[in-house]
Amino acid sequence: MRADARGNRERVLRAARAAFAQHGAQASLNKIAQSAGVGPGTLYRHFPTLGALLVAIIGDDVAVLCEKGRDLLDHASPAEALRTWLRAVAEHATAMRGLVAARMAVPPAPDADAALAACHERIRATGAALLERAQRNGAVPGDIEIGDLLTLVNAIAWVSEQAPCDEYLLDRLLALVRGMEPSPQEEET
Amino acid sequence: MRADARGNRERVLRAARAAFAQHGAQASLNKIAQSAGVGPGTLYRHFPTLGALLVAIIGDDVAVLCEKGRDLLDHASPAEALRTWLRAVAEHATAMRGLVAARMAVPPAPDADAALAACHERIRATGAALLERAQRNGAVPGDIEIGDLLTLVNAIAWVSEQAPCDEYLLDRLLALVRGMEPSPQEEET
DNA sequence: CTAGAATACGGAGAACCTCTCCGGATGGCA
DNA sequence: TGCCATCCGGAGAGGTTCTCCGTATTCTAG
Repeated sequence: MRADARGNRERVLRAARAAFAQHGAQASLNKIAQSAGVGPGTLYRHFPTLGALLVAIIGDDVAVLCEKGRDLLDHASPAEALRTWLRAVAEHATAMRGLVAARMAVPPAPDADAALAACHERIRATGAALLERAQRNGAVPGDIEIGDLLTLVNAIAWVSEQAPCDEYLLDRLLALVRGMEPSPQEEET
Repeated sequence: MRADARGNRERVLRAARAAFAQHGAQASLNKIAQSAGVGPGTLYRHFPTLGALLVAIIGDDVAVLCEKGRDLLDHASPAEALRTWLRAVAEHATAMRGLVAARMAVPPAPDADAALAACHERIRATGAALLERAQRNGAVPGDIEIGDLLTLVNAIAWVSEQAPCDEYLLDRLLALVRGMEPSPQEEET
């Protein structure tokens, strides 16, 4: 890859991250290209699909979430560690204002699928470790499956974005999930 | 309202229902108008906003769901009645392929807001009756609030649409909600 | 340092979308 | 039947996504 190409790719990614954070996933790709100082053709050459762009952006965040998950494996309370991590996942999804939702909604994304699947798998592995620990501890029912749990958390994050005026909605909805209710001592204090 | 206007309104609604069922909420309004045999201007005169069109379509379904909810108030098991009804709500949302999601996502919808709020209120009242009965019965935790529960069910319905290949996802996600786990006798049979 | 080949850029433009506007057709009423 | 309020339809403005290809730039080899 030529040096100028790499530079343009970086600039597009920076512009896209800013635009998505501001306007959500329906930010105009044209304007992203414009604010990155490149032509539309350049943007589409680097990222043929909205999905490809999203995955490229999300990749970094996934690494952060996985590291946070590894740290939480040492937490004293397995159940609270799981809850904390899932909340971080939801918050990340919310911070990107529909990015995660769009990532799941984009149907074709033919060439981005491999990278997207890798993201999913890394998140899943991290969550599986946390969930298993909490289940061994008996704090979370054993019939819960990590894939479904993550899907549900994504759904909660998505719907929480729709009502940005209600800032506690995310926590209330997370508390409605089996195994995610706040522990008794937290409730009483 | 003139007779031809009424007729056109009906035809637009029919075409819109078909288009939404097929392409989801991102169906082209232009093509809806075209397939209804009217010009774009006519469509926008009757329904100034995507939200207005959605609410007009959803209105009927809300009535059906409310009636179903009233019937379920006589069900022997309050918990199962609530579960059944919430599943019907989710299935209705799913059948409309993103319609309900779009209804929540459309931000302005200035004149449709009254009708939309009425829909929400009717659903909420029906759900509140079912939930309260189940809570008095002790089958569902008392701290659950009907508004949050419906929001969560909508989120689950939305995310289930994203993975149409997994037909059991909806049920698995619903089972992850507190108070919605299948009753023991169902599990063991 | 230079010349040639490979590579990447960028903007014009096609095809689509939403939404508006207004001249003209049409239904209902006297 | 004739008139007027009402409603229709489509042209068009302004936005979007995505493509194509002549041109400019970078790298490499001599």
